[in-house]
Amino acid sequence: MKDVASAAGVALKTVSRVVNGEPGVHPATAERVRAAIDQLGYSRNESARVLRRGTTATIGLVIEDVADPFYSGLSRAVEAVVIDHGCLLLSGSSGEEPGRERELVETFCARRVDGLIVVPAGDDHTYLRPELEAGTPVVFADRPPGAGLDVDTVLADNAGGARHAVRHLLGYGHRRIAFLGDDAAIFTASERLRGYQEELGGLFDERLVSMRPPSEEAVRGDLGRMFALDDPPTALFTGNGRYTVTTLRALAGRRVALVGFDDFELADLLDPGVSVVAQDPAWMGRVAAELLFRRLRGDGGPPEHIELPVRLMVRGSGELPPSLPT
Amino acid sequence: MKDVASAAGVALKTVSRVVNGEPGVHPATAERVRAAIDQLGYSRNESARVLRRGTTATIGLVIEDVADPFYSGLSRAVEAVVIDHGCLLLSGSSGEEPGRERELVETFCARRVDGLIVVPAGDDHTYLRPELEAGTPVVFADRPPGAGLDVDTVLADNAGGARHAVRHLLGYGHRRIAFLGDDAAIFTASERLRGYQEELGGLFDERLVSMRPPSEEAVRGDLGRMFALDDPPTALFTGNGRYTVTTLRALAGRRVALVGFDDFELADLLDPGVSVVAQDPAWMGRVAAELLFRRLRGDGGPPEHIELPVRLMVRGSGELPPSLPT
DNA sequence: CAACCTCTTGACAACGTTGTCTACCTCGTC
DNA sequence: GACGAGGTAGACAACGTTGTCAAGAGGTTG
Repeated sequence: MKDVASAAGVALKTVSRVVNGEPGVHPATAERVRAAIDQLGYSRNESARVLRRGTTATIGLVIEDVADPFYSGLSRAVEAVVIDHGCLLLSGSSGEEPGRERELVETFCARRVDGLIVVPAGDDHTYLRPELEAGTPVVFADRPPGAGLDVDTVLADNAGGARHAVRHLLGYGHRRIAFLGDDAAIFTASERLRGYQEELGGLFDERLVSMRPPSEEAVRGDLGRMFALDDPPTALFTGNGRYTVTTLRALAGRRVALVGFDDFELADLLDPGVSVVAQDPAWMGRVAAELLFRRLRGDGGPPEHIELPVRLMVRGSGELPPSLPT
Repeated sequence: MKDVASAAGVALKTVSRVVNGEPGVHPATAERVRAAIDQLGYSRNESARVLRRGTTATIGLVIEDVADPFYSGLSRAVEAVVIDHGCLLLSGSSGEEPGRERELVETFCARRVDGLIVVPAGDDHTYLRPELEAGTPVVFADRPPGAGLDVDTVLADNAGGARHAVRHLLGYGHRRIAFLGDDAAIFTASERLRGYQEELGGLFDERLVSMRPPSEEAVRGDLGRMFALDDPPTALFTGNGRYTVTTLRALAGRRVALVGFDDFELADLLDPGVSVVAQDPAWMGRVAAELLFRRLRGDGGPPEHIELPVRLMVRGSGELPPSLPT
């Protein structure tokens, strides 16, 4: 900028004015400055600007894994809103590790992001308190913060969706419905289990519940044990997208009624089509990002807790009758 | 930091030394400083640090769309390498628009990223020349830069993969093999077309080629036209993952031999399993990121042009015999 | 012609760090 | 006791912007 100024024969401040489109610069002078800028290939140093102005026009996003379609969909939607507001997005994947989540959040804060959207991996977020008190808005998405922290949250209707799925299967005559899902320490998994259990009521049987990380062998083993029972399950409810796919693979073509939580590409092309309770990750991302920008514009209302509805997609697998598997 | 210094009763510089773990601070003093830091909840302002040091520890990544599994896989791998090097990742999706690609790159440069990984959308990258001359390393991934620019590039063996796919289908007796792919303006699409055409040789028939954005109606229409020919195709080669899925949907269960470019989840669970030429997006991301960091460490060798091999995954759809579709 | 106003421009400080240089203290050595 | 070495600490400038304030030129008004 200094070089531009001397090249154009003006003061630093005048260049600054031209770069920022501030009024009060003579058109001819502005033109001279622009010519110098072009000639020198100058581009403003944003770090200095940030230092001076105190706002970074950067949003931090912590998700679990960009490579998971649910989070990449959410990510894309957040990115779109962020760009619309003239900001940039710093993002990172926690890989479901609370330690990494915290590291990412702290690194983002050290870089003075204007706001944060977090899909938490851990359940202790007291470390966020200083940031919150410093006025950095934070929105939790997909999962709520740990105890003791009341901040903006955007969730899906996990329990309701699970209830809906179970009700659907019950409606087709199933009485033995198994649940296969992630570790109960994960909020969404335990919420879906809760919905499942509530809707089943007296039909609930803990031998039909498997909750663990979704490895194919583990799922195959648990399914084997369940099908070996005297009264085996006639239907399955899988607790998330990865689980649904893993389960389908473990079933190896065996036709069992199944409803999954989370939609996924090609669910309609399988035989039978896979019925699912679908969330809309892009919607969630958009809502979270817009809420964040509302806060950045100064909306100081009480923390909001938004719950997005989910939708049952009927495709065939959830409408199979309760015939006993071989 | 000033506050910390006065709270601990030391000079600014001493706090700086403690924060950065520099030697030459008495343990007792360091302890006092750390106590003050904890008490005040101080965290270093990275913008000021960047301004002073000139290096941002930030890498920019421009891809086409995070929500596309190919790019989200690549993204995840890049992120892992970047984090391993103690840096952060700024990322953005160009949405296949050259204008947005350029905007993103320029915004990243204004923020003084230490390096860039770009999946280009356009074919004119002369706007990058100032950055390159300023010493910012740039690695192109998946697609090469436009004419006149020779920089590090990591590509897949697009033409070779296409040849392999066509050879495979020819081996099963097919003589009428159609190509459905993206617009030829996209490098990967035209390379795959080239491989297809080379391998087909005299069997090439331009009536069996459809290149356009992958909308289901368009694909359905083109397929309809091809199947209505006197000598319709008995096999299809689809030019990328999205295309494969769209084509499968448009086929609506009709059994036609098919090999796709790009692997995708559930390809093995469809009936028949979908044979594909698989790239490894994570590998590509890792290679590109590692090359970038090698440059950042000062490797000043000539630009590298890396071509990653691809692999044919045999799953059933590519091994169907050339029976005439109904 | 004085007083005032507007338009354009520039000088300067400040943002929060870190690199450089210097100063002080203590210890060991001659 | 003088001297140098090594360990510890601080003063100060600089990074590249932008906000504040002031100053000069030129025009208008009474």
